[in-house]
Amino acid sequence: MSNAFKALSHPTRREILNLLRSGPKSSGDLTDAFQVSWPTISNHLNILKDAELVTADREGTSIRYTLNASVLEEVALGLFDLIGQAPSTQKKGSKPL
Amino acid sequence: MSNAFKALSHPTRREILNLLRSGPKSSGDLTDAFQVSWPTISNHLNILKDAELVTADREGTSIRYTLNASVLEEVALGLFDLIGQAPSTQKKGSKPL
DNA sequence: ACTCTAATTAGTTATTTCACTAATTTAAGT
DNA sequence: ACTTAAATTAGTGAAATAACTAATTAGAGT
Repeated sequence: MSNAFKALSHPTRREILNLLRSGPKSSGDLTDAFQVSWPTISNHLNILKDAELVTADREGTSIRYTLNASVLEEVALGLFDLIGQAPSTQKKGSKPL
Repeated sequence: MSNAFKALSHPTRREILNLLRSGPKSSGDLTDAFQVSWPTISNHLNILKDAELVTADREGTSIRYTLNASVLEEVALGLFDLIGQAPSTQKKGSKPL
């Protein structure tokens, strides 16, 4: 879980998560969206999987990667915790120590 | 702002932010809380400052670092956006591509 | 069993990051 | 002006990260 921050620190991995919002995708599908090689994407997916930000399951000949929203939510809530206030109570002001 | 994720990716820096919740502190104060050297903490503080997660102002002979809650909040909201749902009430953005 | 396609693993290299010690800066107090 | 205290900057080395190419694995269809 603490690994999640590290996993999120790379722009490509954040973009992968963003792309997965529209549904599960294979590493091949995802590779098309970037300029980097297939193995590089595979490596990023492994890091995301280790951080439990995505899940992977075989679907016939390919592997589908699915966004794990609950872990992402945990991380976000952890950040709100860090500033000591509830998420949607106020928006931009954010004063309390 | 995208730098914020990188800044958050190191445990020491997250702990620094956590310590700043109780109020502004100097780099000397913060160094006492860790096993690493003063310059190393100073370096972490610089990274946090670049990411605008903290602000720094001179207070006499020392410099006080203060948590910047609003940027932290932005990052957290960005994560919720990534999973396409608002924290408690429905927020905005976040459509399935 | 053989082959084609999809994807991962292995191994390597360049770059970035993290921590240290030493030296320098900045401001206060005398 | 000089000294002391607080903190940063500079420079260096070790370790981690991110990318590549090449080789390997796994399953589906014939």
